[in-house]
Amino acid sequence: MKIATWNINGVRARLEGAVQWLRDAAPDILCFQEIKSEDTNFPREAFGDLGYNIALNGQKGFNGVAILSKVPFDEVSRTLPGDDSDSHARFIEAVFSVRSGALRVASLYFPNGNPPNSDKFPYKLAWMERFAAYAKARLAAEEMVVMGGDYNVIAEPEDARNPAAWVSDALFQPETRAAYRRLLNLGLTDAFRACHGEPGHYTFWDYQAGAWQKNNGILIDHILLTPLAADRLQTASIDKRTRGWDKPSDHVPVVIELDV
DNA sequence: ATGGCTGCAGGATGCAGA
Repeated sequence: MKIATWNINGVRARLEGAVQWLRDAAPDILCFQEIKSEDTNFPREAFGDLGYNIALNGQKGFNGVAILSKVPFDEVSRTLPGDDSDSHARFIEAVFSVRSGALRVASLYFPNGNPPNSDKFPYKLAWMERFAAYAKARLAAEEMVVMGGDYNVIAEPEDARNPAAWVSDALFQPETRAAYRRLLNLGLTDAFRACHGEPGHYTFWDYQAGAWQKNNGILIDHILLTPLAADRLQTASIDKRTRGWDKPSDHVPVVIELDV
């Protein structure tokens, strides 16, 4: 089974490219982030025509996550526990029936947190801690879980072409990196890093200053796996092609194959 | 570079992104 995550940066503005990529890559399940659409504005037909079921947690103007799946949804939840006052649409998860049992897939849009001296930064760290609590519960339940998303963390210096340029950025603060390490240390596996240890792999290139042309990228989109999922990991890859297309998202898809 | 693009809401420009 092929599972992908992609921060699409506005699903309506990227519809043509998104459909083209889905036709070509044909994932069984896709996690979208930053759809920047309310549920009523989401272009359901274009994806339904490709055979996808759609589960949405949309929001007006910004944020918004979705799961597209060729497999029917057994359950869908849109709430990350821990803060009833959080109005941002950053979380959706679904449960699927697969040959080997129940598979849970979450689509995650972690807060950016910039600038670090604003209240956006503690919100980012708090969201990461809420997510760690969620992950801990799923691990304790020994579930097979795929956590795909834009984690908005530069975990290591080799995850940036030019790490010095990010030292003042929320994505590369010591507190941010520590929170991400705590998450991994709960017992999650970064699927891409499990398959590719070397530096120079990125998932985001800024629109500004020719970042793509200079390969001035960062690796911030990840698929994390619980042990039951990691045991079934076959391949992981980053599909850089989309960044060179017309009107691209600034993020590219990350894709894994699971033998489930 | 002093954020140098981009999407969105709304109907000009500000917010958000990373």
